[in-house]
Amino acid sequence: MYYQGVMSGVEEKWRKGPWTAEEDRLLVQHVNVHGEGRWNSVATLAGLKRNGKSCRLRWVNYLRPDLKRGRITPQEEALILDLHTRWGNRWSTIARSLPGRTDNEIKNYWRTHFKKKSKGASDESTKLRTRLLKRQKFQQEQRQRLMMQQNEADMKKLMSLLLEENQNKVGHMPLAMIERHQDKIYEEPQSLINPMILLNGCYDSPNMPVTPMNEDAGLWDGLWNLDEVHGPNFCAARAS
DNA sequence: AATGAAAGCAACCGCGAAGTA
DNA sequence: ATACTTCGCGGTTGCTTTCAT
Repeated sequence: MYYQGVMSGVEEKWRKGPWTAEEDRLLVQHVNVHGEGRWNSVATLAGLKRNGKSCRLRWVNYLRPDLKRGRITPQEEALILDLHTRWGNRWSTIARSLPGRTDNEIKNYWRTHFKKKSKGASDESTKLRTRLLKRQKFQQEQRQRLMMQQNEADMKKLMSLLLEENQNKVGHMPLAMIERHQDKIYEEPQSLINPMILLNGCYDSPNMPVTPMNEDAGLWDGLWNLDEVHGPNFCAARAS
């Protein structure tokens, strides 16, 4: 039986099963004084009959003060979906992108919300990842095209100004334009891996940068159909 | 109102990596 | 270099709550 250690009268070295309020209090008190780590010694030092693993798990998943309580938000959900297509079941990696959420929480959320819904989840994940890569490539090409067009225009203007300057032998180089041109050379392309940006079709946080989607949104309908993952009402429901 | 199914979640387990003596 | 310990991760289990009939 799962909770045999608790339920039966047999004395075991370590307690198992649900934590009591008193155990929580002792663990929090201990961590506040001694800090995290050395979990195996926590049991003896804090007067808990729990093994190190259990203490660490309880602290990490439930008692840590920086944990975010409450439901997963639509933004977080979108992020989880995206990161899962990228990382697969590497829950701790995914959790690092969601402050206040634990790997266990995300894992549970994924299993209850998406695992069953997407029949052949791995196939779906592969498809999504392929689409993601295509999209990234397309966006990068778009940016390069725009950048080249801009540079070309700048160069034309620059050349005509230089020509003019040469003819007049007066005036000086338009500094702002040169700076802009230099900026273009050193400019980092906008993050290609920021999942919020990639998902901005359904994400509209005011705090996050958003790439202009309207230009090529139509082109991406075929490659980026979230309905395949969330079901047809996903974005509609989110909007409401 | 009763009951069975599904969903949600806390907690355990096994394993491998990293750290230490 | 090796054995041992500790830590962290992912998978799984089973209890509780919620929902549908």
